[in-house]
Amino acid sequence: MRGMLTFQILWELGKEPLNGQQIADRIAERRGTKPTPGTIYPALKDLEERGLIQGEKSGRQKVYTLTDAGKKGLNDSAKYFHQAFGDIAEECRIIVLKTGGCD
Amino acid sequence: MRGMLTFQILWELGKEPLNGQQIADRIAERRGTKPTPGTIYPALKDLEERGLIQGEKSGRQKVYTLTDAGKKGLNDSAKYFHQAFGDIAEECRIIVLKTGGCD
DNA sequence: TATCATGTATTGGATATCCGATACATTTAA
DNA sequence: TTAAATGTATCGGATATCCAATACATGATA
Repeated sequence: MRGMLTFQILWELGKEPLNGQQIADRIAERRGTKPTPGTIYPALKDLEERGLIQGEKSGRQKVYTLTDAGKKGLNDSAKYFHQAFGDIAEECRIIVLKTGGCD
Repeated sequence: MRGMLTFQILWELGKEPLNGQQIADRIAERRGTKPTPGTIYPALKDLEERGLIQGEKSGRQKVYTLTDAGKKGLNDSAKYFHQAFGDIAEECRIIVLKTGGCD
């Protein structure tokens, strides 16, 4: 689904400033697989060009933060996520609690 | 993100048997935009070939249901969804309740 | 019966996501 | 000082997702 990678990047940056690999690590913690540089950096570049995030070079690192536009975008995305998946998430939580089947 | 369309199709079919357009309508209710036939039918075909769903022709309709393998797949996917997005969903819910910003 | 509506199915093209490989830069450790 | 580690960045190719257009089939309505 389009927009999920973007949403996840914004989400993690909504928590704290991070560099590219830290973002990838965070996503890996959730998904079980780590996005490769070929995935992360073009996406970060795109978000930067769209003005949603900004990167500050610091030695070999580039630490990214949300811009104000990025915060707004994240907020809107959060609402969309809730609308689209809120009930699914709740039911998945229950499924996990029950460690049971799905019927 | 890969797998979301598949997951959403399985999710809706986990509720009840549906035809292609009904599935698309359900997804539209969540996302605000309805997947086109070019999106839905190849995906359904793929799921059928993978043995996760089966379609029963009935006049001009083809009603799809989950196979046992499909139910297992959905169950696994639900657990994955919870792992990857459970806390995000909870926080998005709170954001919507507060109708506030994200900081 | 003809027309319209609804549903399935495919195709071509676009695009977001993704990987692996490669290159470069900076920092850290030996 | 050299080697290793870490981080950024790009590229080419693959693939899931997606759209619009087209075609066909069936059912409902006029």
